[in-house]
Amino acid sequence: MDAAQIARVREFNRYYTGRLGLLTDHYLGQDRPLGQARLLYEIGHGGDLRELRARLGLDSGYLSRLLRALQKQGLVTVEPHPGDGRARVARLTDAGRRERAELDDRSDQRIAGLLDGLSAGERDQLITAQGQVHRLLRLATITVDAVPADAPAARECLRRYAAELGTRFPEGYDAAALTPPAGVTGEQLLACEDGVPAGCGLWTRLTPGVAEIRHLWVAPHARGLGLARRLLQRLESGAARDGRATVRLGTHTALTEAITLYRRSGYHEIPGYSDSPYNQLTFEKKIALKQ
Amino acid sequence: MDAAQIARVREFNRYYTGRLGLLTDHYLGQDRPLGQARLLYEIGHGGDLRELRARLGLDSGYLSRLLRALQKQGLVTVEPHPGDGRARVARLTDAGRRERAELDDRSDQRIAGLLDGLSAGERDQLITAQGQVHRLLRLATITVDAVPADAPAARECLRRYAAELGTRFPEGYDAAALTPPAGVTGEQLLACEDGVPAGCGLWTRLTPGVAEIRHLWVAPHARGLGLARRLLQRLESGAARDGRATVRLGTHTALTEAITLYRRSGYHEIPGYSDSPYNQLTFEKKIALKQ
DNA sequence: CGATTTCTCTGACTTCGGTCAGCTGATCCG
DNA sequence: CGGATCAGCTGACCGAAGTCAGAGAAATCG
Repeated sequence: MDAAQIARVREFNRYYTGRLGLLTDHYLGQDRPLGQARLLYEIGHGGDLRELRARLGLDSGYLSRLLRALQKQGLVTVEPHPGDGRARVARLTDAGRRERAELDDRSDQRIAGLLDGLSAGERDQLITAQGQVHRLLRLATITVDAVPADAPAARECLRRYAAELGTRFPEGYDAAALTPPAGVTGEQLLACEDGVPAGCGLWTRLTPGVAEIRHLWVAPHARGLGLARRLLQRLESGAARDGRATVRLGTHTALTEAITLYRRSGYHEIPGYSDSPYNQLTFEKKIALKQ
Repeated sequence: MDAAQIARVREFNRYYTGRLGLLTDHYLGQDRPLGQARLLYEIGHGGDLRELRARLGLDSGYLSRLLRALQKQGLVTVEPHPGDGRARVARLTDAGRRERAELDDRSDQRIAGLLDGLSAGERDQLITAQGQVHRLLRLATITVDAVPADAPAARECLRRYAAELGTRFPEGYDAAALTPPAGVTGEQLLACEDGVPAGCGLWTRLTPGVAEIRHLWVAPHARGLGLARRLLQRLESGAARDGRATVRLGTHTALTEAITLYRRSGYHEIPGYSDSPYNQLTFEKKIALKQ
């Protein structure tokens, strides 16, 4: 790891923390403590107390107290949960909604005040660069790990993958095609972002020296980050460690992004090696075995 | 202002605040309160209490208490200021230096842990994009305002400008050339970043319909942000408001960045109009008068 | 059905960050 | 020299944030 890079990231973080005090106070400016303001803001979309506690990471006693404070100010009502008599639900009153809108507005104005120090072109550059940072940080925090093939999160990903194929293939998709022949699975990878499944992929042992990559999928919320490429590389290196210098995969003509990815990643088309009806196109790549 | 842009900046800020909790805590992880950790960190470079108070924005009583806490832990000593018997100076002990180095290290490791989720290419992209964001945010927070020609901050900028020219011109620079003929000054602009002077520039009335731009200068700490261009544009529009459709300026062959800026900004070389020995090159630009 | 778990609320308590007023010396200004 | 000012220290005080240990009501499990 390059120490200069670390230093630059740290410097950016420092600068940004300092600015954020000016930028995300949202919160501040209103003479309302931060905790209350955050809560007011979050109640806006979804008032289940359990959920709020999880989202904001609050102690249940503390949350209770904050709610009562907001209640006393007439910004919030707390009602019993319709389905579960133990649980309760918070809801903004009209005054609460107005207050929240005002917070929102202040925040917007602060940002607007910042942006109009810039020319239109500079603004565009800023947005673009922030988008890049955002993308790369998300990518950096996503973990990719090998998991047992029957891990619940992996099953869930495959289920969603199958559901998506079902809508994208004109002929539909039969989820039975998911299960690989027993005993051939090399590695099932699972990508998670902050504990939430973000994608999957696996490779199997096709013939000696040859691996097949299957079910490479990225969850909609994690697309556009470059995660598919990373999963693909991890699958390749896993197969390489298993002594497989050739990797094959098949895909469907409807999956244009996937095809682009494979081509860009060094795969070239080969005659069909698979009898799956969904593998309308088949690709192969030679990979270097680690010595 | 584009509402979508504001929303995107806000979203980035939100995301980044969330991450920063994980990134700049520095601080956290050590079982030391944030205030103490920040102080420990800042004492590292410069222990003058006055300065520390200003840098961290602390109340003098609070600072005193924090210092005593660190003192009790054997991390810091406080000695009288050599030059001023009222003031005092804080200094890290060996233990304090070790502690600070450890904070530093933890922070580095956190960043390293983040970065090694990325490929080398992605790391470079991240650094570049963060650099852009940093640059543009700094630029956005810099204010450019017209000030009286005798404003102390403007005088200070001109003094530093002259000092710099003195070192850059082989023949040196005579600061007497700074003062424009009385009564012709149109507008003196001063750029400030967080209240610190960051650059200056002014235009004068040369002949009817013609303005001259002089003393365009950006402080070293604010270079590379695009501030010179902004100052130049502001000067031009100020001259235009004064009914001057032609702007001239002269510069020295040693000032290559300035020459590049002028060429890029639409200035073309003209025969010398000025008898200043430092104006080895002279430029002109026609600007549109606001109706 | 009873025992256990789940969810919320309450009271007691702690720490941290921060402000304020007043004090002591040192220094500066006239 | 004497008064104003400046730097730092101290004690008193405050609210915000957060933790912890129950209590009580509802739901769930066996």
